[in-house]
Amino acid sequence: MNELPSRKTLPRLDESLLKHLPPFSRLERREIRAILDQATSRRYDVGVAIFDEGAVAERFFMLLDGYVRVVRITPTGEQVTALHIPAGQLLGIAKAIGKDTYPATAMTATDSVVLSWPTRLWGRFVSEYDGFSTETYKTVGKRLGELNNRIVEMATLQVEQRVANAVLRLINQTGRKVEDGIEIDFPITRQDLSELTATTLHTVSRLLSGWEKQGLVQSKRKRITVLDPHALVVLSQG
Amino acid sequence: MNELPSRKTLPRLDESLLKHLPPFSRLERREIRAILDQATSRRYDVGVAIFDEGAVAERFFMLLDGYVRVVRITPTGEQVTALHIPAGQLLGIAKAIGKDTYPATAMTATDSVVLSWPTRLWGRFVSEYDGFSTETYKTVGKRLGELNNRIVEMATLQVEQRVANAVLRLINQTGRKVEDGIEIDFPITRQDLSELTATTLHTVSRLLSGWEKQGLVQSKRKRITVLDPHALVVLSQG
DNA sequence: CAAAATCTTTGTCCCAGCGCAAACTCCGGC
DNA sequence: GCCGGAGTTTGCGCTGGGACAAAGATTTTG
Repeated sequence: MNELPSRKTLPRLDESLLKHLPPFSRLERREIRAILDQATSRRYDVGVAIFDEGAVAERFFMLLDGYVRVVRITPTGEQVTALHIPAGQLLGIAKAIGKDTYPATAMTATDSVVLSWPTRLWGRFVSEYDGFSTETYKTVGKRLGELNNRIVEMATLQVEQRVANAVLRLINQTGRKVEDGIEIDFPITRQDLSELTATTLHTVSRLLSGWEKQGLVQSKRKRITVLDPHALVVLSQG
Repeated sequence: MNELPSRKTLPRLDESLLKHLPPFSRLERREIRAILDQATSRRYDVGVAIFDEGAVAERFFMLLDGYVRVVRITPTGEQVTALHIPAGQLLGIAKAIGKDTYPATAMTATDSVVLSWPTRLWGRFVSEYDGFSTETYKTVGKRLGELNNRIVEMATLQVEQRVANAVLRLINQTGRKVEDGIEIDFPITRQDLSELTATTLHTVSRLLSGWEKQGLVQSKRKRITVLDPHALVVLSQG
């Protein structure tokens, strides 16, 4: 993950922050300037909630750096992770789907930097900024597709395959090349993985141990490095 | 389900068909007339595909009567049902989420009647018709929410609870009061239910038999009647 | 640097529910 | 009214992986 100035207010926001991000990429410098001037920037430590399921959606967000887990909490207190959102995507866009409250909780999976705007600006963004709404709906579509895939996965695959898939997805989205393989770019516990794959941390632990013995992965506390992605792909296919 | 003229062309489409459906409800008679004049109406027998996953999205649809299952087929040929869509909703709206192909297959769960328009009209509908896009995105949001719920459900509930939930959802969406309870308003097999709940038809059969012995439901071939919804709710809570 | 908290590993037990197999029932068609 | 196919029921054996338990390892805190 990139190094970022922590805690203290960021220096005046630079246009280049947004220029290359799809929802804004068609805009002119002047427009981006206006958007930035209305934004609030904030840094969150790992493991805190950016917003909570059910809360009134007072703001919408752009994740500038870090990763966010979208989780839902069941009546019995279990957490289920629905999605991982990488930097560069909008989140908390309840308005885009006609809701006034957030449909899930967003927790930082790493220290993260986020811009946000009051929801009342949503309508203006949609109507005034070329490409904003199109790109937004592409994001929504992508997430729909991912949820759909996870349902199919959970319905048809065994735990080992699901975990393999989850790890592969994570290294695709967030992988970083390291000396001897590809490492998941943020700290992730067995528990986290189990919440992503609908199993228990014990089972995940056993699987990772097994894979490590076979030389497919290497893992320390909160870190997973994939040494042999291809073998994992094979595993994930059943 | 209503009786409908089969196969042959329907009589001239009446404005009242659309007037009360959310995406069109804010429109004036004249606008609805124009929309109808551009629509193709078609009746589908039960069990056929309206469109297939991956196909180029040449048209989008409004389900006027019947029920549609949104299914995905895995590499190994298993079917997983992601959603049930009741009459009155749009479907095949790939354009709304920035896609050019359909993200899943839509199969009729009953004989159904569907209007459709060429995708190239999508842009015009969105820009010209007041409320159309808002309502459409609400639909998308609703589906996102449902998928989300199903993930949570599959991640945390036992099979019996999932099946109970599925049955309850179906009677909520599509239930019809009959003499001694509420019946699911379309033919549904054990197999269908198992595809909705990620289990096997055998397990579903056993569960239904059990429930029937306890007097909670009554079922014949392709028909399920819930006699004691409350008891099912209790079951579904674990 | 000791103590506490967090994360991980591993062992043992056990059962929900799947796979397989076979029989039964209902329905539509000829 | 009989036949064939689709849908359903039920029995039985097996196993993936969850539950519970406990100990180790690593990091954080005071």
